[in-house]
Amino acid sequence: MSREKEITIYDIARELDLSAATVSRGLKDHPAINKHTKKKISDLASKLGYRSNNFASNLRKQRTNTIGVIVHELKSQFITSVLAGIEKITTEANYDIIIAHSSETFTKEAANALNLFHKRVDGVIASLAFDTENLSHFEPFERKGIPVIFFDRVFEEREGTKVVINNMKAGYDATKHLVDQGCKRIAHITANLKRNVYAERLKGYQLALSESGLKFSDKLVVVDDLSEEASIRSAKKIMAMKPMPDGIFITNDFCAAICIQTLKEAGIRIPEDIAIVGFNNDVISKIIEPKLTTINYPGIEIGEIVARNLINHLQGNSNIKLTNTIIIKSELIVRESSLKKKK
Amino acid sequence: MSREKEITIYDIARELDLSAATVSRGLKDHPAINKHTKKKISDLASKLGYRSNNFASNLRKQRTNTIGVIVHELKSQFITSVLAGIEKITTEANYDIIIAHSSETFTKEAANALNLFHKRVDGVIASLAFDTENLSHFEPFERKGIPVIFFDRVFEEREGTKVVINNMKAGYDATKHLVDQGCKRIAHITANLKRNVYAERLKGYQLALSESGLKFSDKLVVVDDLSEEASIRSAKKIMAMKPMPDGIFITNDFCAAICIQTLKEAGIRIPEDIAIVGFNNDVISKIIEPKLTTINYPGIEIGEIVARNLINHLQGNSNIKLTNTIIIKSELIVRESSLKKKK
DNA sequence: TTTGGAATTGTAACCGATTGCATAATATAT
DNA sequence: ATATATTATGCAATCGGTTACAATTCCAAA
Repeated sequence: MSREKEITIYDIARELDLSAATVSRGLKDHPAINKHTKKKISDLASKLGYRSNNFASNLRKQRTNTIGVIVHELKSQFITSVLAGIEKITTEANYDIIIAHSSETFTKEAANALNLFHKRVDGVIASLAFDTENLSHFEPFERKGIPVIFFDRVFEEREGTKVVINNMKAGYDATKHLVDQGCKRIAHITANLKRNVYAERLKGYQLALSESGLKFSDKLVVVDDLSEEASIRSAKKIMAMKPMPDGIFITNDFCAAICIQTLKEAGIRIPEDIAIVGFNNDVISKIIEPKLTTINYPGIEIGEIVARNLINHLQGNSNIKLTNTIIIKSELIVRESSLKKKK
Repeated sequence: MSREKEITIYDIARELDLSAATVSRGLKDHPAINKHTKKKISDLASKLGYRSNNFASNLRKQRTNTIGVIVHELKSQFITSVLAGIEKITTEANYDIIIAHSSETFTKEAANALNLFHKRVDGVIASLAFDTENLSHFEPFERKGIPVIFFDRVFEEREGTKVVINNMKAGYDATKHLVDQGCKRIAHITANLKRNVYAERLKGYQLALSESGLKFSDKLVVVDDLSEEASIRSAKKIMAMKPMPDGIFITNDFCAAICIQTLKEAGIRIPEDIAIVGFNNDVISKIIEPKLTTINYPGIEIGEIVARNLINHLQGNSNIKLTNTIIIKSELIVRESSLKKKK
């Protein structure tokens, strides 16, 4: 309980018979300060255990060097990869990040946005929740000129910078691959179609079907959330279909893994009876048996690109307002879960 | 670029012909302020889009209402569960958290600690990196009377509050279970033995062996990190042992999953040839085939307990210094990967 | 009408770093 | 020796909210 007194630049100034201004500049390596003086200042600072007071500094400078990150979920390998990418870039540039997650609900997302707004972050990076239907909770940022970049879950039609993959193409590739493997009746397990990523993947799925002369049917599309329970439900729905599909494009690897498990427990063979393609290239896709064919969604790169763009904008090296959409490459990774035709 | 002017309590005060002090108190729901006045203040505040300036407030109050969290890795289901638990409690208590991860290196851990120190967090929650051998980087907190609580990876012998499970007992239970299944030659795959968790689990393993009349041998203990590559290496080492073990206690589920996969690819049957027990009860343990017997390590509860203790201390409701170690219950979950004797 | 006390509101000094604008000190050129 | 740069430092206001203490208002009891 006997706390040390907090050292300020005034303490250092007094002891060295300098002004606080000089100490402040000295600590910041300001060019106007004599090298010798600087040395004395920083020596004494570390001797006394000085630590700069960010609050005073931020208050005066009116910026925080902090970026807010809003994600829909933490328990996702994709998201933690993105965060790792963001963190790498931001720490290099000496920015801090505040991570907030919405647990896939709009209400929490809005609360998080408000919180970050009150924290006065210099910029925001966000991926939307399942049920977010408008961006009104980001308006305060807009009004103050605080940049917001979206990734993954975005509103494609809206103004603003976004970093995404071509989800339609990815959906197309996944489905086309199943067609190429000889599947004639391809189901699709996905999530809330209000979210661009799922809507776009569905479009790609439809396109691949129609291009291949297979007809699309609502009945083959299963929409649920992507939890463990939902995945089991979805797998059961697939099994209940008559006739049963011979291929499934599932919009998430974890969900695909649970489905595979559920189907196998029911005696269905993967890929012989049903071929499966997942999405994300999570670690799990290499552990499930058979190994999962999937779409590689490069989280780290996305995180790095998002963060780099935001920071360049904040530092005035570029203007985000001029960039609308950045599209990252994604590609199909073929593994055993979809290989009906052995090579 | 046309930023709105920032509203302050002075703007509100001027417009209502009050003093800034009254506005400040009004916004804080201070009992001395007239109800009617409060209403006027908060109405105008929201009309003008006022947001309180935390920096000014923190600067004056000399506290931040922020807790720093240092973890060794984000890509771990256990850690994200702990974070979820921490977040639940801290948000309820109106504290913010800053999450920093060390990627298992001491250097980054020390840098993170310093950073949090400069951020003036009110308290710290930490789990140590693989190679951390002393706690000198936490001394600045101690000198300032800032509480630090450790969980999972701790120094057991040292003073200070820690929240852990009984790793020795868990190691004992895991190993004893293998013995009970008839294993006679039980290997152990683990990580850096400088870390308490691994050292304790090893002790439990040794105890179970000696109690059962099996002799312990260095040769049966494989130490590596817990990455995918390391896990494959470890599995290969197991296969190279002559004679091959008939049971393995692996200190991490992800590692166990990779090992199972590697062993199976080499034609080894689990559990018939080798029975396996993992650790953590990650999602992966239910997806790998065969499903993994493991030790349940309840992340959310740990996070909640750690956070609750810290906050109680910060709010003066209890004194952390009086508590040394809190032990959380953990238990064996039996699944197929270890069942040599079908019941 | 006076008065003690409760209920409200105000005054002003903080908290600590930053920075535009002097000023002082030193070096260089004429 | 004097004028002109150049270099180094100081002054003082500023950022916006908080809070100890003082001041005022209001009301009921005497």
